[in-house]
Amino acid sequence: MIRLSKLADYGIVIMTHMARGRARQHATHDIAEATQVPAAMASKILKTLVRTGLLASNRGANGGYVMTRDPAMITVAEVVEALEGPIALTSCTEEGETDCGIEQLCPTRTNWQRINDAIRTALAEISIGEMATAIPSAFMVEDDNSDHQVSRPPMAKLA
Amino acid sequence: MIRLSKLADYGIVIMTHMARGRARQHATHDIAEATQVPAAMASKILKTLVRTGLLASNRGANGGYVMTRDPAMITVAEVVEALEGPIALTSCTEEGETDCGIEQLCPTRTNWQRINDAIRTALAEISIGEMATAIPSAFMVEDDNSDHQVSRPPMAKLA
DNA sequence: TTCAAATTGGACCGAATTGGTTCTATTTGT
DNA sequence: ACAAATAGAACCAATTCGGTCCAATTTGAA
Repeated sequence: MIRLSKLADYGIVIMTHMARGRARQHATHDIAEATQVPAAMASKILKTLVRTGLLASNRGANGGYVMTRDPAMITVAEVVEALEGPIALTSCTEEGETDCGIEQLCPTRTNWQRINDAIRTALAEISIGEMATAIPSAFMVEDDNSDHQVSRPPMAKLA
Repeated sequence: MIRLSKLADYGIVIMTHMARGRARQHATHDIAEATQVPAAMASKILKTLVRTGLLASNRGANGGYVMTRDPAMITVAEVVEALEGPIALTSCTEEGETDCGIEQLCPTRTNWQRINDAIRTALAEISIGEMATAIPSAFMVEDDNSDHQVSRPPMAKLA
């Protein structure tokens, strides 16, 4: 059912939390507590987020993690890709998989590209900054079209 | 890495093939052969596509499967949902999961909705009909912005 | 200088999901 | 009556995933 791995899921939650927090620097422990993400898990995620450059770390006592960029400049797509690798919906678009055997009927290939692009774009259009803006009170900050938080679409289960 | 299950992957390939084929009715065997999808697998997929109403079946000798709708009227999203259930990126949006524990910091919830919507929309904007139109010769049919098949974006592996 | 608080990196494991097969029943044309 | 199809379900191996744990390193402070 096309779902994000928990890793990416948590990742976004964590980044969102860090973006919202007034404190610049956050220690793993605090983040875990605040987000309810299991500490070990949070740690793992934070580490890889550092590796991919979305976070910076200060080691040693009083250490912690800091965002390297303005949350508004970090897209959800980036976080997802940082944690689960490139967003590619189908195996046929994966690197090195040139020999899918069905080359002839594979105009589809290019269309798959379209699908991938579409999704990536969708994910790239939402920033962590936006995610961090509190919604219940409904203050959309730097957002233009304001229908999304109202519509809770049926989400069509099957047909 | 956010990927479609092989089920949905194959599903789209199969639907695309059926849309392209001049023959109205297709038998499992032929479909499997043409698409390179393992026969048993194809069979399984076809069955569920019938159950969800995207295909109709004729049983018995000379039987086979038929699309119930104009391919242009069937979206990729439908096929995906038919095969892997509702498109919901994160567990927190799944039905009945109201007790995510972190209700307070969960303005995020509504933002997840946005993400889900974005993706679903992306997938809903591409029809099987479009998928079926041959691309290599680059005849974009009912499409407006024509940069997607040209741009093979870096697909940013990690950072 | 020594200790404690942090991050780092990796190995590791159980469980769930996935991709795929197989078998039996049923339907239908010839 | 037989063969060609679909229907439906159970079943299995293997990968992936969510999660934990541990040893190493860095750094501030007593």
